[in-house]
Amino acid sequence: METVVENQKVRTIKKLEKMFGHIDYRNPPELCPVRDVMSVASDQWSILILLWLGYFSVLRFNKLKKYVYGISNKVLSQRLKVLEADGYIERKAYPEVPIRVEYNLTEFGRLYVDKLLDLAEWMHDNSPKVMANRKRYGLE
Amino acid sequence: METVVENQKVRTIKKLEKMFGHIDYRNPPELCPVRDVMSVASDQWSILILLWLGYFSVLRFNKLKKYVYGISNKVLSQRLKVLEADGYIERKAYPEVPIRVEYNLTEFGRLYVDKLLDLAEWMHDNSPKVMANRKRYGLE
DNA sequence: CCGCATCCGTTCGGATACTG
DNA sequence: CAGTATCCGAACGGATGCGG
Repeated sequence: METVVENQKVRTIKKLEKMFGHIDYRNPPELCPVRDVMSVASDQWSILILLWLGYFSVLRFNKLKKYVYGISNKVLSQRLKVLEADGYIERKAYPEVPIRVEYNLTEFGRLYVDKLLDLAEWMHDNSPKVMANRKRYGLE
Repeated sequence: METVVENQKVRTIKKLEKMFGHIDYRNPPELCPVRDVMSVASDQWSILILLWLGYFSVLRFNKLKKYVYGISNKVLSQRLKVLEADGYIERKAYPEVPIRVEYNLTEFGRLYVDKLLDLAEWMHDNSPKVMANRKRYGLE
């Protein structure tokens, strides 16, 4: 049992070394692409957008706005643009009247959602624990 | 090969259903703990703090400030406080002169870093692709 | 229907100076 | 050393109205 935990630790360190070996901490953030990429991909709203697209495959602007509860026009369209630029989603506009626009994940986006989902699932399962921690901390 | 992709999709949908089954999208964000927990745990600075703590096990305030390049006093101490409250890290103060304070991951935090690392590793591996997407998008 | 433009309050976060 | 306090500019984000 102890060795399982130890092995886990070693694997963790290995991965971190792989990453940190490529990330000189003295580099300014502009020179560290991972930070940049991560800041888009781990944005709160973006995560919700991607998850809902993962669920429905195809969604139109106003449907997205409905599901990603609380998002504003401005933020939604801005995030969609960035997510499209980074290659996670695809935008298709049909020149009808009124115009119809559909969004869906790219293959790359689907891969990312898959990763993201592991994390989201973990958070979902553990959010009660975190809320409890928070409460206890507040009382001390 | 097709079936592998299909199976993948099915598993993704299953997970999303599990989550979305518990998250009524009409709920305001205040009533959705996952969003709240996620916003702390997926914060840019918090992620960097947690990863470095995963690597070094124990770090003092100023060491953290050095490794989490570019972070300010204010933001660092604020994030540390929140991460402690949520149960990811532990703070130990030794009443020496000058005072010494050490931070380390809790067991819970280590579990989270493990999840986080999968995501970070993926981003690290794929950041060149994202940067390329971005560039191409800019040219169109 | 999709989304941009504008306005404007709020929050975030960096820099600096200071204390136990 | 490990923060806190303060100031201030910058960025974020919500609401609304308009245009294609």
